[in-house]
Amino acid sequence: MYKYKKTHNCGDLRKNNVGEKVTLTGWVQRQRDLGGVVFLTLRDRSGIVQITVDGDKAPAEALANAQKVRTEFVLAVRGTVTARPDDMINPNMATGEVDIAAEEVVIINKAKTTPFYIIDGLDADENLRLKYRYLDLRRPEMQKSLILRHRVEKSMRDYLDNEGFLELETPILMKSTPEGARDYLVPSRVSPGNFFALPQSPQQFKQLLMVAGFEKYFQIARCFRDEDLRADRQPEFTQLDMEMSFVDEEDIMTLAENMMAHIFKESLGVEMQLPLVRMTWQEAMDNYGSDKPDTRFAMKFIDLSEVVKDCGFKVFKEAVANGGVVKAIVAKGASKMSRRELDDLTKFVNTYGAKGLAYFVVNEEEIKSPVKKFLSEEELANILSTCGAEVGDTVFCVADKYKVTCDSLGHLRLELGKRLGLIDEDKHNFLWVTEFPLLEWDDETQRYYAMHHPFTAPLESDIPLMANEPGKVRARAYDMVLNGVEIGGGSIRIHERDLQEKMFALLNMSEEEYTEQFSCLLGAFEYGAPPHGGLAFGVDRLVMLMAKRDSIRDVIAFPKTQNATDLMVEAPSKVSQAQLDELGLILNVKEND
RNA sequence: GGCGAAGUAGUUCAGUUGGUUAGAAUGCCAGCCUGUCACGCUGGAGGUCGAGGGUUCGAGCCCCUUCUUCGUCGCCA
Repeated sequence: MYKYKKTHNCGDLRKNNVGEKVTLTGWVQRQRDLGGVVFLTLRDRSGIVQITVDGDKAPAEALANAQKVRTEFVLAVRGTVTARPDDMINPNMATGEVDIAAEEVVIINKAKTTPFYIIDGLDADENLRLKYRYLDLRRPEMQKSLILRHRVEKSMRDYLDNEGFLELETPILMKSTPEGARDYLVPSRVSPGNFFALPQSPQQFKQLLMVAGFEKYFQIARCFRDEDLRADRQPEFTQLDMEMSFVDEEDIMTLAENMMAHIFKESLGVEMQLPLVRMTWQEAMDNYGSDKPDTRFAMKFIDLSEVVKDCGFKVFKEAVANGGVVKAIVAKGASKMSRRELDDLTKFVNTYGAKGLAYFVVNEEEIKSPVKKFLSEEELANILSTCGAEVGDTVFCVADKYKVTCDSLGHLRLELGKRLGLIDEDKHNFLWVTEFPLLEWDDETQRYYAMHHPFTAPLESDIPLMANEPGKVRARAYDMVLNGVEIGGGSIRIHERDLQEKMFALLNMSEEEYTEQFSCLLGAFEYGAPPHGGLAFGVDRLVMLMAKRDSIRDVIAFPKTQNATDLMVEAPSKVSQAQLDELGLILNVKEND
């Protein structure tokens, strides 16, 4: 056994350990040398405890070593747990009631001065944090986040195992499919000129596992998408991927919400209210302008289209006449906003495609609005009463195509919620969004795209619409939303070849194209595919929300930068000419000189 | 690809209208100190102002280019 095997965790020591002989190992948080006595705080992943090396009581060697100690040195300490006198208890430390009276201090390894402090609440440059990620991860809050991640994943496994699910692995090297996100490609040495793709999700494989008869599958799967990054998007991310046979939406949603309740109970001690609230996609868009509404605050949309369709303000009138909508939100008590803030909000909605933002500031003495002059007294009064606006409120309106109005006003709603402090950060508001449209029209390419993915089954009752009004077909798809973040989504899948081919045809794919890309799945459907469906949860996002962090980078041990690089190991990197030759690759890269 | 923010000591930052030798805090190093807990006291070292170019008698500051990080739009079935 290692000769300095620890007997206790630093952070676990309490008053009831007093008198015990302990061996501790860890990193020095701080050293305070008072001359004849040295205080050290020693940290391991459990927490921090104070070591006292008293010149009168400890051996001379222990004191001498303690005086040599610097921040982040690795130590082994042998000593006795002692109680602190009442007036020396440190209430800011979990271990603040005890002290370790050291008899032996061993410097196991030295450390250079770290490029940033190993403390919580660090505001260091991300460059540095990522380059020295192994030091960043020493910080207690980072350790806490990754420990939480472990607990979440363990409770997922425990729950699903108990429900009869099998954890099965699927390939990381698979076939590229141009539909959807950009693939990460891996050249094949054995088949020069051919490429594997890294999976965007194990979607087809899990469906094939259902055809194979496994009935209940899950996997905590790494997925890859070569798209631009965000605070909540990394090129490689982790999904809890699940699939079940002989089920409908109810079975899956019930299982998923029970599992989520189990995870929250086990990992955070939080009790969830079940069943979760459900909302159709249409309701979510109409009321919140988002398919992942944050319901921690209200500020629902008010549709003014009917009220303003004949009004004097041309922008409103024409938006409705052109098939668009006019929608409003009421920001309670926002009338104190400065002109500058209001201008900022106008710019804010511009980024989402809205051409303008009309607002009505309701003061005691008058209504302030840049569009007031276009409206009659009656029209103005009508708008405000429809909105239920009161003195002190500001009404914001967007008039545009349905999608633009929803998108811009939906984001404005969130922004106002933040600025006005309407969001209770301690709430966990879950809900299901159901009945998503099956297809989404793209103006640019003049074709439909699958909103979820092309294997999603349409609602039985809507199948007749596929021929003439495909845009109106609703899908048997559902997303789980937590505090305005999509944490999971899934669907009942198509399990019949005919329907799947019809779907591919709607996506503008020729028989040749879909056979080339999906012949395996289509073939499998001819050998007795069971009805099946499932869903996938974004583990990174879920843990991020549970840990109350703003970026998934904070719950991923070794994340990538916005340019999809790893600053610590310096990846990606150039490869040798020999490697390229072996793969039959010739580079054609514009160098910056 | 677009828009925005940041880059000055190991770290976090300040730096006025372009003007002497670029500052503070903290950390680091040395010495002193027996009850600290962000220990204290004394002293010291520490700078490619992200990089390159330009304007100017003179640039941390103005202009151009570029690199890096972050946020965001597009993108992410």
